[in-house]
Order: sequence, then structure tokens, then C-alpha cells
Amino acid sequence: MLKVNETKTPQTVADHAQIVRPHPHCAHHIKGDDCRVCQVRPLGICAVLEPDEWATIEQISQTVHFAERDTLISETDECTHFYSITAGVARLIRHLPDGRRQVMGFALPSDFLGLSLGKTWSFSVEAITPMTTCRFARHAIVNLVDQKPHFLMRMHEMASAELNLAQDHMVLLGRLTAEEKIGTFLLEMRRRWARIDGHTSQNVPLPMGRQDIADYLGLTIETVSRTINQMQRARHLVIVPDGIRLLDAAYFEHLSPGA
Amino acid sequence: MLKVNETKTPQTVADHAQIVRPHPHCAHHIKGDDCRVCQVRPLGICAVLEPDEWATIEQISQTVHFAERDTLISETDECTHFYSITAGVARLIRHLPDGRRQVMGFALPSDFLGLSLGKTWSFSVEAITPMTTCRFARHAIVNLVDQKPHFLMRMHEMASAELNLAQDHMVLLGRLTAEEKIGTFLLEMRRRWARIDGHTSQNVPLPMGRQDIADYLGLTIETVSRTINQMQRARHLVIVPDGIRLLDAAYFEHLSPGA
DNA sequence: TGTGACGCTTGATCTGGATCAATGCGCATA
DNA sequence: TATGCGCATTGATCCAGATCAAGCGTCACA
Repeated sequence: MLKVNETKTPQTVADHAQIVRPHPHCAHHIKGDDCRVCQVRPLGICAVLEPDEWATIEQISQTVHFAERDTLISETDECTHFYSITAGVARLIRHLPDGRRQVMGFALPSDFLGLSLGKTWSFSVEAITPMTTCRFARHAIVNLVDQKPHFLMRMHEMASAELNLAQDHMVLLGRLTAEEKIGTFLLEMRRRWARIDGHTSQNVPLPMGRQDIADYLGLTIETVSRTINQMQRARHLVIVPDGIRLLDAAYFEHLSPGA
Repeated sequence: MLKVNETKTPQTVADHAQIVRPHPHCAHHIKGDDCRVCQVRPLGICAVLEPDEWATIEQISQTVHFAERDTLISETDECTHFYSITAGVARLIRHLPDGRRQVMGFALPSDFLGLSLGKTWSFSVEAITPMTTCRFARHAIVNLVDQKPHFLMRMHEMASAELNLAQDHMVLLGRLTAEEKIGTFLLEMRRRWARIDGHTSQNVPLPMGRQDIADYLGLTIETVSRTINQMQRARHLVIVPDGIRLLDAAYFEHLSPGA
């Protein structure tokens, strides 16, 4: 497997730190250079592959690093590569001409960017933390899909799951209050980290900033800040460095309609 | 092809009317009993099939009618059948436990319900007008997908397009004003009817009620009514029976951010 | 011809969350 | 140790859109 470093900004201390020791929120990363030791394989797109197919996928993949704030993908780009995230967090974002933004979602380790197989992206992807990704040329994936129907089926399953999540989010954006939006978001992040960690914790890392949360939930940064701090004053959570800790899980589950 | 009438309510005049003469908004319907004369085939899921595959799809499909207000699919149901809409309009809807609703979208002729291949639905589908559908057993589609990779590819393409639309709608719900939401919605409906009609018209049929539009756009019925009437007073459109007529297309295109 | 239900419109008022405006805090660089 | 920058917090005020409350027109049915 080739190793490529495409970090666009000059190497900073933070960049080296990401390679030597993984970001504290994402202890999962490729430890070696091949799929056999990939920590996110059982969770990601590759989960469907048989051991004898790992060689195939290794031949078409490269490990690529990105620094915080790097743009992995621009919504105006043609789609030449797909990415499987092995470490770090990114935001999927759409920009309006006048500067308004809508964050479509956050990409965490094991998430795959490129479910659509189309030639264009419909959103930008920006690194929130330093990131490690497994990169695939689009044409190689298209070939793989032609040859392995179960791989296409896996992509279709993941796209369907994504569509379902998008619908959840439409309900949130269209019909929930600010308090419900924040509560639902915190539960969502706890669930997603638990899937990656393999164990549930009341500590929820929030590597994204308040503005990103606001743009994800259709709120302003002030409302996000106020609501989280109100929840802290009401002893429902504590704000900790790089995230929050849920104190009253029942409150959040009651708050979040439909789960 | 089997013919089944599953209209749940007693046959009313309106029901017969739908069978004898199609709904004024949906002049496209199956004129005969087979795919050769299907008016929406070039637009729908079946577009990817070769003429020699029509027999296959005919064998697994049934024509099913629904009356206005019928529930085609309940979000709690298991998914046993998929539907291709040949005439009529439905709303895709999610209900919150306390009665709040979010309309995920409107299904028009040529739209396919069942892109996910999963065993469960994630929304309810309710007929807004009398409808004609082409129904497929889920297991038959799953078999077809196994045998015809290009059919799976077509489903994946359609699911990807759907995901893209869902993202458009997240931007609308999260970041647009009421006026922008209404304007974008009217342009969307004009575009979709044009694709079905085959010609662009400034007349935009709106078979759904004001409450459905409100629940689609994350607004209240009063705001929808007020905004449309303000646009009429400003000579941007005229309200006509069963829809609106755009007078000032430039105004709407300028209003709708990002297109 | 009445009557009641339903969907739409319109007006008056209210309010959740936006906007405007400081202030504070941590951390990187001088 | 200072300086400045980016981000989060907090307070004061505003306003777009929600809520509350009538009316109105149409149509199915008595």
C-alpha cells in the first residue's frame, strides 16, 4: 500500500502529533499498513469483504493524512477519489452564495465518503481534527462494484441507512425546538462514539465547535451555547474539556421525540 | 398482469372517476395492462430495463389503486411490497408521538417507493389524490436485484439522487426564510411536473393542502397561506384552482438560493 | 334551501430564537 | 510578560414566524 502525505498546510507540531499519537477522541487508526490491522474495517464499507479480497482493496487504496481545517473535498470539485475515515472527524457542509452554511453531518472514523458513485460531490468536507483516511480512486471503486455485486449491495445498504438518517435530521430541523435539537444531537453523538469505542460512556466528545453544531441543527451559535449552559445549570450535563458528560440520561431520552 | 383493486374505503364516485378518467393533475397512467404502454416507464425505475426484460417485470407486478386519504404504507409496517407510481400524488410523512408531523416529500408519477431494499419503512405514505400504482412483492425485487446487477445499480443511482434531494431539503429547513422556502418549493414543483409533462408551464398544480406544504417546509399553515397571498398581492404569482401560476419566474429564481 | 364540516385566509398578539454587543478565557507567537 | 486571535459565554433587544381567534367560501348531504 502506498503511503502519501497530502497535508496541504506546512507540517505543524499538531500534524506530527496526529501521526505519532492519535487524536484523543479517535484512538482508532490504522496501526500498520494493511487491512488486516485496520481498526475500523469491521465497522466500515470494507466489513463486507472476505479476507481473500483484502489484497484487492489494498492495491487500490492509499493512506492519506489531513491537517485540521484542510478541505478534503470541495462541493464544486469533480469526484476523483472516495475516502474511508480511519481517524479524525470532519464536517460535511453546504454553502449558500451569501455565506449561510448548513452542516449536513459529521464524518467519524469508519464513515465512508463517496456512497453515491456519481461524478460530482454535493457537499464540501472539511477536517475538524487532524485526520487519517484510506483513499480509493473513483474508477477503481466503480470497477470493484462491477465485479463484486455484494460490494455494490453494501454500498446501497449504507446509502439507504444514510437516507434514513437524513430523514431523521429533516424531522429535527423542521419540527423540533432548540432544546430538543441539542438533546437529540448529544444522544446521537454518544451513540456514534459508542459504536466506534465499543463501550458506552456518558462522556461525549465534541471535537466540532459551537458554530458547527449550530449550522448542523439550524440554530445560531448563541442559542447552542445558551442551551448547553442552561442544561449544565439544571444539572443535566457537565461541560468538560473537548465535550460534555451526560448526568441525566433519562432527561435526554425523554427530550428526544421518537427514541 | 394481475389486476387488483385494494381501495380500502367503499367505492365512491371519485374512485370510479379516477379509473375512468385520470386525475386532472396526473394525465399519465397505465393505459393498457402492460409495460409497453406504461406512460412513466421512461422516467421511473423501469427505464433501465431492456424490452426483453419487460416480461420479467410484468410477471411480478400488479396494478393497485388507492383512494384519496388511503394509507399506502404505515411507518410501523413491515415492508412487503414496493410501489411505482403511475398516477396520482402521495405524501411521505413521519409522525412524532405528540402529533407533530414532518412531510419528507411528495411522491409524483414515476416515483418509486422502496429504494432501500430493507425490511422496514421509515415513513408513512398517504394518498393525496386517487392513485394508480404498479406494485411489486419485495422478495421479487430482491431476486431481480440479485440477478440483474444493472437493476441494482439503477436503484442505487435513484437512492443517491434521493439522498442529494434530502440534503437540498436540509439546507432549506435549516437555513432558508419562509419566503425562500415557499419560492424554492414552487420552483421544485414546477420542475417536477415539467419532467412528467414533458413541457414547462408556469402553471404549477398543488394537489397537496396548505397543511402538507407547511409540514414539508417546517412552517405553519398560516405562514404558508400568508406568504403565498403576499406573493399574489406583489404580482409574483396568481392563485388558481388546484395550484398557482407563476407570473414572475425571475423573482422566484432570484429568491431561491443556489439555483 | 339549510347546515355543518373542512380548508383557507386574515387579523391581533405573543414569543422562541435571532441579532447586536460586550466580555472573558486559553493559547500561540512575539 | 505582553499581545492578539479565535472561540465561547452572557446580556439586552428585536423580530420572523408561531399562536390564538375569527371569518369565509365551497361542497356534500339532509
